Amino acid sequence: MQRNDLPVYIQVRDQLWSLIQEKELGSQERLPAERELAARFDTTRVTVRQALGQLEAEGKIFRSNRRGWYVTPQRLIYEPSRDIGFYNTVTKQGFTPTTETLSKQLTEVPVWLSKVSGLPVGAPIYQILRRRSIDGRPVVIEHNYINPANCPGLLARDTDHSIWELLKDVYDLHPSQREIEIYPQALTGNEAEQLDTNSGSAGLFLQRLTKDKSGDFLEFDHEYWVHDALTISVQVTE
Amino acid sequence: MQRNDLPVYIQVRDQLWSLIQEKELGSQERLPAERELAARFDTTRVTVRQALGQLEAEGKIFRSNRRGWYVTPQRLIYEPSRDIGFYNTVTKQGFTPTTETLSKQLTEVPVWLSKVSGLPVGAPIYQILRRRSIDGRPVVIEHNYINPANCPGLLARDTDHSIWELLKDVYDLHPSQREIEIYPQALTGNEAEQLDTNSGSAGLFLQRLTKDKSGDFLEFDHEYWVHDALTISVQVTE
DNA sequence: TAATTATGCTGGTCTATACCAGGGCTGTGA
DNA sequence: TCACAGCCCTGGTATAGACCAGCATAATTA
Repeated sequence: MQRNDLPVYIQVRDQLWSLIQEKELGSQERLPAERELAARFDTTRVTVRQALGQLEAEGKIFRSNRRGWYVTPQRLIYEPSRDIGFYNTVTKQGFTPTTETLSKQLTEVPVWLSKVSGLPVGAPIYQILRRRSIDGRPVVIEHNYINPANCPGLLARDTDHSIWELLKDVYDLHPSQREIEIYPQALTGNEAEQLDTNSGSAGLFLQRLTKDKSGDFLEFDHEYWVHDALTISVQVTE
Repeated sequence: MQRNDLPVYIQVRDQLWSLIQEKELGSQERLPAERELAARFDTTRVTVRQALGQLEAEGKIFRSNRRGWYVTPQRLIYEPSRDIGFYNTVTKQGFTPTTETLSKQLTEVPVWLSKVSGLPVGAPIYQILRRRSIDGRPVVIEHNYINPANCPGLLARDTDHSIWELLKDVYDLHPSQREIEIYPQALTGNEAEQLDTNSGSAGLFLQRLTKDKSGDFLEFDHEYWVHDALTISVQVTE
């Protein structure tokens, strides 16, 4: 390649994107193999991978570990101000949610959690680790920390669905205040692996502290999202 | 290298990070050159760059185009619910903001803007393009669209500082409703160039529609942030 | 003295190749 | 029929080089 003044990988990126649109590859459809693309664009796999990396960073394609590259589906819209839970959010936007509980246990409040929750260090706490998917694609790893005092026996119940429905319907708990922090951060180690992507993939980190009307701690969670799955929408009126 | 079972670039990543912490490299300090690191870790520049890319994705280091790699400063906290403008936000958190106006012009409302603002297509609109920095590091490219009907002569004024102070103090305009959308997206083309980074760098896209008490359009903007400069903080009470 | 030019350094792009590791299919044998 | 072994294909990691482009500074020139 190398015709005009643009770098090859930028040209390949753009042609690749045209290719995807011409072929009308839809959500979650697979791209040709890297070696095939390298041949087609008469360049190296290294350069093709650089082009693929660009489209990945732009959120147009994503990879599934050692299986191939796929077209990214539409983003889910998340409104922190009307938090209705993963299941409802996904369903209302016409997608199909699934949840897998990777682990759940009764453990002790570590120092950092004590600071944000106000619970004493060493107090019992439920810890639930779940992977949630949209239309079969894993999009977020959730670490939930819940006060067992409010919901004894929670772990014995089915945590493959909405925990908030459980807390509301079974334990009569009602979230009232939330403090949410969001920032972009790479997925690494376990989270990357569990999301079927590789270390260093762009991600979005979200943490949420939930309290009830009287300001008592209800729940805390850490969420690691793939970067291309979410749009955050905030409405503010002064 | 290649001692234990971890990939070399992961090992290099971790050692590099240790190196940074041992040497106590502070905010915005420069790392050794890639070639030197390759020699030090007895590997290739390609692999070193992969390790650097990991730390970059994690928001620990950033690059300044063809100048080198630097340690990332602390994130700025942005609270959409108490939007006090770039200058005030940065100053209150102990950093030093700077703003450069890259271009400003009177133009016509394009179709997409008409849709979100309610202004008729082709109506006059001020368009201001600015680059804003924290402690000398460019962190965001802002595209502002402002209705000239509300603030005639705005472009003749100094736009290197807070526009909202101008609108408030000079034109007596008061924002009341905001609709904000935020999602991770790569920086490409102009934005990447103007932020002194390269195409495909992770970024955070933010768009904001501002209206007054009566729901009339005041301002619209697109912001392209470098991914490691911002934490979004939302407080919600039901 | 001030503007200009040369130079050496930096990261940015690219080739060509090799081998590894895991996913998934297929054929075989219990 | 079904579990499993083997194989092929995928992307993932890594080497060793080469040259390009832009930045900073030192040397040079007007």
